[in-house]
Amino acid sequence: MPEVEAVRRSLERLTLGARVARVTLLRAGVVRGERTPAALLEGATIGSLRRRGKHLAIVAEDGRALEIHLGMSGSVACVASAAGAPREKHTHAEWTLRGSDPRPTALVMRFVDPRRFGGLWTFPTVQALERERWTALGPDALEVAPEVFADRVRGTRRAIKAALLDQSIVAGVGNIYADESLFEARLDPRRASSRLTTPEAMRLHGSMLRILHRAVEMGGSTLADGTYTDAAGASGVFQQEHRVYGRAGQACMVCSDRLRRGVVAGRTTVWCRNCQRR
DNA sequence: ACCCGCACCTGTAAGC
DNA sequence: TGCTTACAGGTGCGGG
Repeated sequence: MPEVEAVRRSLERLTLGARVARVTLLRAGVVRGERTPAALLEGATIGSLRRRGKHLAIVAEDGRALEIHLGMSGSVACVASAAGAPREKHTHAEWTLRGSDPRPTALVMRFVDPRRFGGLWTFPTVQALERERWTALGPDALEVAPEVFADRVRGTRRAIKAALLDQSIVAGVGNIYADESLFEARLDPRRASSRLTTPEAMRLHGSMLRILHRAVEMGGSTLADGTYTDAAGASGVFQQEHRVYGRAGQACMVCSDRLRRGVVAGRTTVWCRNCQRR
């Protein structure tokens, strides 16, 4: 989610108030819902950029909405003009934007997604987007009140890591941030979520918030493959502060124990057996 | 009703 | 070099 927020902010800077002159759909399969140029915002003026959890939406001044989901490998890239940079491989859609006053130049925005786990969803109105797609999401991880978080997380008997990753419980926590939050809160990722005590649930909420806020501030995590950047091409730097993710076998930064790697909730999980007790 | 496990894709790196 | 395998930021569905 910090990566999605970085994309949201960069798009806000680059595209707010711009007019969509033309849409080119290169791979129709990435769009769910109407695939017409109009549904993909052709002719619209970009009015706001919204986010809920990991879901990003471009909302036009006339109310049309386009949701972009990045999945594992998706990205949004803006370049000064189509002539400026050739389309990179796996570019599935392209919007030619005509800027307004402060940024009058033409801009090209592209949706790129090699693995195609992400996609585009079109809606005639913001209400339709919220009703048909965002109601399935829990409250945003940055906004959920501590007591609400505690209640929702304790509503399942699955492992606490599974609860954190479940977007219908709380929206926005992915694999990196689940591991980092659980480490900071000193909780074993396999613990039954329903059995967290109130202080433990509060602690986890605090850790999740601190980790996510810090990661947002740092533009998210750009991993070793360098794939993720925001819409302006800037990398995140939060990976410098990962304390467990990607560090299996290395020493715990708190107690020096060897960090353990396993599979929890179907995902690679790294934790410290000494610091994160059952 | 709830939860697990796997399928969906492509790219990359490691192992042989 | 080149083939094979494992694994990667996330969902979404079938079936137990």
